[in-house]
Amino acid sequence: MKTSILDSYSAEAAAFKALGHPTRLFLAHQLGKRDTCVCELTGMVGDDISTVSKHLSVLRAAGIVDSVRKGNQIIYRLKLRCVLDLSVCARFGKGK
Amino acid sequence: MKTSILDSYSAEAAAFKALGHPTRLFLAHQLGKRDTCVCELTGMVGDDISTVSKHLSVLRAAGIVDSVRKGNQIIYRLKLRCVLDLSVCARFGKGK
DNA sequence: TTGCTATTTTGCCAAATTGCCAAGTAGCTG
DNA sequence: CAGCTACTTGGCAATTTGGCAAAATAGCAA
Repeated sequence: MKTSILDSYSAEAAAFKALGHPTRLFLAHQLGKRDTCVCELTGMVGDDISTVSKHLSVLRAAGIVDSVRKGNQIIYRLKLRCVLDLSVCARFGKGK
Repeated sequence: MKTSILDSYSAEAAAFKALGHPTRLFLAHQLGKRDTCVCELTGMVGDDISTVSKHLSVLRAAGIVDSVRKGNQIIYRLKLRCVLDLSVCARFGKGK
């Protein structure tokens, strides 16, 4: 692939890629409702906590969420709020 | 992962996943400007034509583009136009 | 300190993705 | 028909991803 394309689209593609997994998309939506600790998210998702933690770190690396420590738990927060709007297109846009 | 999450978010995640590659994101943007044949897209991307064709088929499977035959070439077209709007969020939203 | 809870990191392995090449398919032209 | 162009598909190796379990890290409380 040409370097110029890589340069122009990599960062943006990384954000889409991070949302391109059902669990991570769910996590983003859930965090859109309220800030939540990993333990609670783990309960909702049903995967091993290490797996959920890894998904969250992918979302954080993409700049979609961030986190703060509160006592002995880490509270995640949806940083890129417009992700919630994107879904409308991706979900209902098919066929249009 | 819980089946309910899989059911609710898989289709939408698949669309994001399809856009989660620099080349495919570029292709979607390019097709947003005008309908284009594979040969021309190949020239822009710089990958083997088979690679570009495969990327396009991923986009088509996700419902993002479609195609029509015109003589001996295949013209691709951006079907899910709102993809162009998504990018604004993904590109400029970082840090907000 | 020890123990407990919450989270991340590491190791491991199966599965998926990426990209090239070669082969196959489809339409045009002579 | 043969030969050409345009595109897709199959196969392969290299790389990445996804998920679990175990080990490591961090903070709280006794």
